This record gives sequence, structure tokens and C-alpha cells, in this order.
Amino acid sequence: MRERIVALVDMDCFFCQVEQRINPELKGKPVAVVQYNKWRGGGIIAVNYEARACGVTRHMRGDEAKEKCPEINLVHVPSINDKADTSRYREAGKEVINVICQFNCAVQRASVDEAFLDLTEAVDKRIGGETQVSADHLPSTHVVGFESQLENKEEGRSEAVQEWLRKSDASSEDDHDYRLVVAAKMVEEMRKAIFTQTGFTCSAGIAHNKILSKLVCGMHKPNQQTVLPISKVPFLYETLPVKKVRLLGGKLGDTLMEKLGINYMSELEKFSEAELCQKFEQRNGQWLYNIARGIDNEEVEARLIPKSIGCCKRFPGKTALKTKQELEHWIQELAVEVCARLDKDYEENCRRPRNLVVQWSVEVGSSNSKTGFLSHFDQPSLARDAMILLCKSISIENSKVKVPIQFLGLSVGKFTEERNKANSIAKFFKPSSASETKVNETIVSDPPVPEVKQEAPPIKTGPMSFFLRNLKKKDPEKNDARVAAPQTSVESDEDEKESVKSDSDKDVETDKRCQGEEEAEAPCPQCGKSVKILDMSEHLDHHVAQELHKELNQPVTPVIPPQPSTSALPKKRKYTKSKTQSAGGDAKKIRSIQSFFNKK
DNA sequence: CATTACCTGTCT
DNA sequence: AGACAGGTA
Ligand SMILES: Nc1ncnc2c1ncn2[C@H]1C[C@H](O)[C@@H](COP(=O)(O)OP(=O)(O)OP(=O)(O)O)O1
Ligand SMILES: [Mn+2]
Ligand SMILES: [Mn+2]
Repeated sequence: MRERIVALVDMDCFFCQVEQRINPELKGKPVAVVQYNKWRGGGIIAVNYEARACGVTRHMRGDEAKEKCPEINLVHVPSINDKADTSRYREAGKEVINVICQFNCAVQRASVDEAFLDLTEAVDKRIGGETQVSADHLPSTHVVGFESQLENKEEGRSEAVQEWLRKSDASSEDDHDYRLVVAAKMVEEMRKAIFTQTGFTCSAGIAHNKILSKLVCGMHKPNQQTVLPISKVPFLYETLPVKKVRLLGGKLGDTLMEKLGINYMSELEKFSEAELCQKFEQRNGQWLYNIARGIDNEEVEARLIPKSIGCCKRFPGKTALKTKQELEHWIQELAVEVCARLDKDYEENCRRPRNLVVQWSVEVGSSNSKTGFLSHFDQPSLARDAMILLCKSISIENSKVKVPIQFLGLSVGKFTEERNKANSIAKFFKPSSASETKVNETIVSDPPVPEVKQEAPPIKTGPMSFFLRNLKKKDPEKNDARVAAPQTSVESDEDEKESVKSDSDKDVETDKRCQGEEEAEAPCPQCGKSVKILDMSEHLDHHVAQELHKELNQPVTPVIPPQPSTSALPKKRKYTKSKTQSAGGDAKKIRSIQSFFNKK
């Protein structure tokens, strides 16, 4: 089996770096970024390494940080109309993504400050050319299982890297390690490019899948990178608490430890797939069985931009919203931000959202949401539609909200690409197509197929989901679920009498009240084709599937690998069990690793 | 009384 | 498709 080469690049104390670039006086000083209310100095969401040295951590209050570190510089997240605005960090994140895209590989934006890369093809191309890699090319690289015990840290690191290089030359029977070597060199170059072009430092993990690359990225920070040779997985797992693994950090991790009586990842390997499936459901069981062996088949999806745009705000305790006026006010404010970001997104990505989701909660821990079809994107429309959706589910009497609202959120999603964007219509994903590149800049499918019904939209089978739900069901005091024809447009029940809507006749909107109009048709806003209104949603889904495979952003000229990619990678993920290797026991453990993973 | 933001899987 | 739980940054 030929392993993929996957890297995870994560920015160092990202929000702090953004603030330090804006205000260079802060460079070299302890900094933390705080968000929300003035209450006790605000809550900390990012801490730079100088401040971490004095024990300041995320979740702390500004006041506590001042105690631990009197010289700390607390920077507040910008606030607009009493609402945190994190746009500057999103914009900075885009800069980074743009640099990464100069390298020829599939890039998956995983959060505001990190991205997964599939370097498999890029590495192969690189090996086709020059092949020499020396320790000089890997000045900030660490290799799991090659830690040296030398007093001098840097000397030890360098010696360990050289040791690894000696053991992993191109002539080895398998080339897994050699390909990691080449990848490590590329990632060194990429990180340097990120720094040169943005001024930000970052760290990276390089391994054969997403879970492992993410895991090792955190081992050496800041401004360093860590490689995990496949043969060192058992060694790594020996001292690795299960909750450190992505997706096991929550309830699943807890029940895993509880039900199996284990603490470290190495202990997971002795359970049969059948037992894991029986205890944690089929899907989770297979995933666990695989990850216990260092196997994770989740693909790096070529996606550079978020799938949804939203914002929200909490109103804890007595600040809960109690009147319709308050509610309207905050809906307006949220709509202002969403609208502004939406306009920008349209300019940059030429897409429009088809869905609007309003979320709210009436007590801590509860949550409710209502979804509606979206056809207008100006602020008043967003606010109006959101209010209508909300009013369908909560009861208001005499301008008083029956149960005070403690949380309110607006988000839009299910984007479709704008038509008429010459050249973009022809791209239609065809499941049976053999070849397609997954490099972000070019997703080429063989013969472009026009507007045809498409089976099998890309199957999304992310790992993990949860059986726990049934163990502890939420108390359903919930909604009066009187509304809601699925897939109707946003429209109030109150309007019923006078159908206020006037100018929207050209829009694709439906109201389930109009029982007699189930046969009515309207032009699809995407393709113009006449479609039954009640089928519009399903129809639009085909466009959504299309959008998933559209071309994302136009990276500039490739810096490193000059060749455009042409070959294919599998798109569909499968959970394949694998009976495999795992070269038994590196008996000895390195303390530094142990303490790294056990601390905190 | 951490906060805001995004993603995925299951159930219906 | 929509509602919701769970997970992560
Ligand atoms: N729980 C949170 N709530 C709000 N914002 C968060 C939260 N966690 C992280 N962020 C923001 C601030 C971080 O700078 C940014 C990236 O997160 P993350 O990569 O986990 O840490 P970091 O970049 O600050 O430090 P590190 O150097 O350890 O990566 O996302
Ligand atoms: Mn980070
Ligand atoms: Mn991160």
C-alpha cells in the first residue's frame, strides 16, 4: 500500500501574531488577545509564547493574566456595535492560504489558522528531479523517534535528523520515509515562504494522514515542524493519551477510556474490530480499529473557503433578550455583519448562499434552529427573513418574548456558484469520471456534462459521530413545531392574511400555505430551467454538488513545483479495514514526548 | 457568566 | 431537507 503524504500547517499563536504585525511595538513582548465583555478583563483566546512562559493560558481572564504576568499586553478583539468582529483574523488567514496555494497541492482550509495539504503528487514530481536532501535543508525539523539526548538542544536535533536521513535514503525497500524527507524539505520551504510573504511564523506536522499530521504538528512549536515516520507510530502511541487524538477529545474519548479501561493509544490495538463496532457502533468502530494502527483514510479535500458564513452572540443571565424590540435590534446587527461579509464573499468567490439558518437558545445548553430558503442578500432582507424564521418558533405576546433568548445566531450557507461566470458552468462533476485533479486550482473532469440529473452527490463520510446522543437525550421542551414545511421559503405565518410580498414574484419562493400551487414552477436561479417550486431545493442541491467541485480561487504561479498536476486521486473515502504491521515495541520511551503529551 | 465560528454525522 | 448533537479552533 502506498501511503499518502499529508501535512498540517498551523499558525503560531495566530491572533497574537496578527496583532503584533499591526502594532510592531508588541513584537518580542508577552501578548494575549482577549474577547468579549469587560467583565474581569475579558476572556483570553490567544496567548503568545512569551506570555505562555509565565503561565498565561487560553480561558483565563484578562485579570488573571495580569497577575501571572504583570507586563502582559492585552489586546482586544475589535468590536463593532457591541459585537466582536473577527474579520481581521479571517483576512490574515486568507493571506496564508494564498501563499500555500502557490505550491502545487490540494489544500483544505481547516480553520482560520490551519490547513491540511496533500503532498503526495508534489513529492513524486520533486523526486523526479533533484533528490538530494541534507540536514541543511531541514533546519527546523524534528523526527518522532529520533530524539537525541544531547545537552545542546540544537545539536541534538540536527544529529537526530541526520540519523534519520541516513536510514531513509531513496534505495530503501519502501520509500515511505524518503518521501517524508522530501515532503519535509518542501514544507520547510513553504513555511519560509509564508513568513516572507506574510510575516507570520507557523508550525507543521508531516505524516501519512490527517489525524497523524495534526497530532505531531503540536509536538514542536513555535516555528518548527515534526515528521512522523510510519514505523514510529507504535512508539508514539505508547505514551499518547487517547484524548490527544483529534475527534477523541470529547465524550467519545471519555467513553472509550471508560468502556475499554484504557488510557493510551497503544492499548487500543488489542481490541478486535468486531468488539469496537459493537461497543461504539459500526462506523466509529471501524475508524477506531484503523486509527489504533495509525490508519486514517480521510481525504484532504480541496477547499480554500468556508462553506458557511455566520455570526452569533450570547446574552447570558439577566442580559437575555426579553422584548421583540431587543430581538429585532440584534437580528439587525447580526444581519449587518453577515451581509457585509457576504458582499465581500460574492466579490471574491462569485457565489450566493441559498440557505439561511437562525439559531437561538433559551437556556444554557439548549439550542434551536430554523432554516429557510434565501433569495435576497441585502441587510434588510436578511434581517427580515431571520426575524420571520425566528417568530415561527418562539412565542411573543405584547412585544414580550415568552422565554428570554440567551443566544442568537445567523448563518448562511449552501452556496451556489453564480452562473454566467464564463467558463465556470461547464465544470460538472461526474462520479464515474476517471480522471480529475484535486489540486485546488484546477479541477478538471472529463467531458463537461450540462445540466443533467446527477446521482450520488459526493459522499461525505467524515469520521465519528455519536451514539452518545441516545444515552443522554435532551429534554424536548423545545419548539412548538407547528410550522415548517421543509423547504419553504422564509415567510411569516402572520402574513397569511395579506400576503405582503409584492416584489418577490420573480424569486423562487414557496409557501406551503398555497396548497393549490404545488404544481407551480419557477425558473431556477442557477440554471434558469423551469422547476417545480416544491422540487427547487432538491434541484438546487445538484448545483451544490457542482459547487463542491468547482475551481476554488486562482493561485498564482507555482513557486516550487512548476508543473501543473494532471493525475488523479481518489475522491471517495472508504473505511477499509487493514490488517497490518505495527512493528511491535520500541520499548524505550523518550521523556520529553511523554511530558509533552501528559502535561496540562 | 468564556465567546464566537465553523464543520460533520445521525435521525427523521 | 431540516434539526440537533458533537467536535474543534
Ligand atoms: N475556543 C476558542 N474560541 C475563540 N477563538 C479561538 C478559540 N480557540 C482558538 N481560537 C482562535 C485564536 C487562536 O489564535 C486561533 C488559532 O487557534 P489555535 O491554533 O488552536 O491556537 P494558537 O494559534 O493561538 O496557538 P498555537 O501556537 O498553539 O497554534 O483561533
Ligand atoms: Mn495555531
Ligand atoms: Mn489552529
